[in-house]
Amino acid sequence: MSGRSFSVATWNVNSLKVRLPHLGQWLQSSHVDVVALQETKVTDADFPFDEIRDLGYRVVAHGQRTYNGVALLARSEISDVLCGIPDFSDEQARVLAATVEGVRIIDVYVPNGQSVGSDKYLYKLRWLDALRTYLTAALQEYSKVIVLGDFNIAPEDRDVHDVKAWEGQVLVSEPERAALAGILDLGFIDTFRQSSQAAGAYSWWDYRQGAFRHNAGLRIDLVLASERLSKDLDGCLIEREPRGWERPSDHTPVVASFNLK
DNA sequence: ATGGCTAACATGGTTAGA
Repeated sequence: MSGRSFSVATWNVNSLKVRLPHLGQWLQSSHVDVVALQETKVTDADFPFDEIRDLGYRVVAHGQRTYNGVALLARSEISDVLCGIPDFSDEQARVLAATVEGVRIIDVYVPNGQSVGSDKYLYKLRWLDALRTYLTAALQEYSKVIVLGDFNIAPEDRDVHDVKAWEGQVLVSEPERAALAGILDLGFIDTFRQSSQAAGAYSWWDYRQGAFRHNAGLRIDLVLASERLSKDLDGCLIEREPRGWERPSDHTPVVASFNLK
């Protein structure tokens, strides 16, 4: 018996003001049900709510000036909105959760970490520990949970274009990967890896030195699904096209499709 | 080769991203 189709996307837009036309063009063809944005870099007061409603989406935002900022777009009703990580004091707007069609959606913009051993790296590891605690509670409250966003961690060597160059560096270092593994161990599936074992499938390419042309990238944008939901997974696709458009984000959208039973 | 791009803030050059 066939269920209800439900598609969810993540996209680090690296400034929503600059990328609003890209978002509009992409949504016209993709028609996804839910979009989680990161690095909107816009305050809630300046957020383009009307423009996004005109694209056919309801929207909630958790933003700040200049840096960070997350938003959730959905074709249907958005409820039980929660900003940030509970019991974790953070001035940076990086997490936004809401329920759509009975699915708990948690949009995350994991800190970059700058360089291994730096203060920002230690903040990243503390932050990931707090996220793990949050997701433990979320799984107790909800069975259908999707955690998606810019994780700023390449899970495995096959998610890295040049393993020698990146080995031990931020985004690839062992403590970061262990923190991600600790989150997956709670009962989440990396939806891309459930549907593809391919190497060389990336979601981010540096702006410099023709990295996209050479496919010199990393897979750091992930859609994780709780075990209950992963049973309904149709597939996960990295949509490369928007990365090749004029004035692109350095990240490209990643879409997971479900057939909800 | 600690450069290379891009965006914000500002209006030149710094900070940050990944």
